[in-house]
Amino acid sequence: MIQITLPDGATKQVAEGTTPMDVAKDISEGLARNVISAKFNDSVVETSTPLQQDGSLTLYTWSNDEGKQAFWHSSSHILAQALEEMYPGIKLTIGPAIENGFYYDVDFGEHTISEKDFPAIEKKALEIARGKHEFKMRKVSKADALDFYQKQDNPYKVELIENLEDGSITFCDHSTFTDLCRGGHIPNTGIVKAFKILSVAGAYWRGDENNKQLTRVYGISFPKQKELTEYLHLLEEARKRDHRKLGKELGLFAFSQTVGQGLPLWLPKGAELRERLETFLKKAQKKAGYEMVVTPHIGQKELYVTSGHYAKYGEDSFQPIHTPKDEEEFLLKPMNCPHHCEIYKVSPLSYKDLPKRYAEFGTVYRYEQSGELHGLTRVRGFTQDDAHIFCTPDQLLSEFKNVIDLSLYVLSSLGFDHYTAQVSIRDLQKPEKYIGSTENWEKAEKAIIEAAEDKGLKYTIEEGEAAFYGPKLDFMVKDALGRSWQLGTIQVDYNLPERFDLTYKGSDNELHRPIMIHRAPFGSLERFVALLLEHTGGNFPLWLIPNQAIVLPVSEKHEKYAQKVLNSLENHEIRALIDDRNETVGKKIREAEMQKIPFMLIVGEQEENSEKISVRKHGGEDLGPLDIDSFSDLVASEISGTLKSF
RNA sequence: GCCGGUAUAGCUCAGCUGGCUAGAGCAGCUGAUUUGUAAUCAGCAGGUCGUGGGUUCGAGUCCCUCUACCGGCUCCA
Repeated sequence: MIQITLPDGATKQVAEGTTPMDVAKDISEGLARNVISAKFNDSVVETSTPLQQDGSLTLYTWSNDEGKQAFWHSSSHILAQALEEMYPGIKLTIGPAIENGFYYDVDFGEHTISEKDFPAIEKKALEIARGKHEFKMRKVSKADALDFYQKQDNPYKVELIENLEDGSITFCDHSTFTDLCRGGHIPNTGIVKAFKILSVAGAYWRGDENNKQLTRVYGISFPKQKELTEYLHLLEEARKRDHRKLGKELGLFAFSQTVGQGLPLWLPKGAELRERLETFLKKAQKKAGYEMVVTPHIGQKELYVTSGHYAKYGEDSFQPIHTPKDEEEFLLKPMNCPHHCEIYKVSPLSYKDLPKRYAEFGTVYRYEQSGELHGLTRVRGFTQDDAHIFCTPDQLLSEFKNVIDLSLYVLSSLGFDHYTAQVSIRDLQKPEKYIGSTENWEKAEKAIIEAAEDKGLKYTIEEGEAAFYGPKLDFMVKDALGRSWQLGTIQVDYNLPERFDLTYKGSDNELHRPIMIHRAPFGSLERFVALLLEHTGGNFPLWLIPNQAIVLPVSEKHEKYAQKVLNSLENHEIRALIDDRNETVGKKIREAEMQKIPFMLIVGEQEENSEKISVRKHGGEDLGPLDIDSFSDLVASEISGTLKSF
């Protein structure tokens, strides 16, 4: 007999060789029907794995993330079988589950595959699924495993097996299909009821761009058709909120092939929006003790040699600008920090002067790889809401915490309520990727974690995600559709102060090295606006939106009154415009709806006589006739609901 | 940068296997209409079919080059 401990602490005495499924059946029939995966002593096991020793067991269903992973992993086996049957001779490589679904990387050899082939693959996969084939794990010797894949002439699997220890190698069989696999499957293929191929794309073998490029087939599957339908709806909703589409529809920004790739043009409404975001942050920063500075868009190459950026990115950047003078070279600035370091050096400072907080909306240029450009989220010219804080070691923790407060203020003012922090530290295995002393790295990492703890942030630690000069804390923000975005970065840097030989006079009359904090709550205005568009679907917070209201005269006869209303709104500092085109009210409303203007103010004979406006909210809610003062109060209270002062 | 896909009017899209002067809706302009909560009606105008080359009697349609965009990979100071 062995003893099994369940998550609630309950224990069970069962015979050796009992499977997780047996345990589930023992608990309840309903649970047994839903159990699709299990974990035994911290390792994922099959529901059919015989348990041989005492241990703790967790059972997973579709509603657990772990259950979904097993479900999708198993689905990738089904996909592989379908592909192998349809395209004989293809070479399978790896096929894991991912956050939403799964993929399989395949060397298709002579075959090509495109969207047109998806329905046939889905049909085949479902056919296999309906066979209710059990997933069965078996141990194989390294020699047998190699032999199996050498016979198939599959160098990828051979390479994978060569890196595995003999005795630890397992295959998984279902139906007529066999794959190298460490396990973690659902009981049988029949549980997969809906199957969708989402896309195909290129992917390098083992993620290395020097390797052969394989074809990655993305798919997703569900235990119910209804869930697939819902998921496809979500994708559809995401498409509707695509910031590139909304940016065009709302007239915020554009790109021009002639100006250049990745160089956004801000249209009047977009520029106004940006300006409002800047004003908002400047106001908060002023209260937080920041000082605005302005620096040029270029700097001598030497500046970036000093900072270390030239060595790291010089080759892959916009190349130096030459002047009539020989050997004079300038770079478009790819970041603002070196300029701010030079500002720090303008006059000698003492510990009494610190911290210094220099802020700038600094436009920078980075030559991103062409294939990496994407709408406003990844561009070649963008404006950072940058600031650099220079402080003493004593001040580091409190300064870092102040920055966290400011970042959280920004998030809450813009309607981002779901976020976690991500602390990015160096990869200890790859010291060559980083500059600066180990001691300073340790201090910086410790300070960030301490600040996150003190602030009670929920955080994760990501190894190897740090910048090359220091660790950082980013906010991982969830948007309205549940997608995660990295936003608002705070970085601790001991290196630039060293490279620029920044000093301050301490109370001991000795020179000391300040610590630098880089921070940008928005990240960049481009990226932030993109995220805000996708989060709000274009329905920006009322304080931010370009036009808060539109006055719609019912006919030409009411234009004069409409104009009067507009003037009055202006006096109340409400941003409004008037639609006095010769169109029906229905049409004007339709277009105002599509432009996502929050309030439509209809004025006709009744309103003119009663000195009121009829208010329709975006979306259709009719607030009825109001006088301008009460409308103004309504706007003001809605704004103060989201926009608090810092 | 790499793999795959796409490019037709300001916008969204039709244009089958190559065949006469390239279509629609919206937007625009002109006129009628004076409108009450998501599209009033009529007329007009608008395109070197992304670029450059090639195949062909004939190319929006087939092939190649380049550019941009899209989906990924790699990258992200």
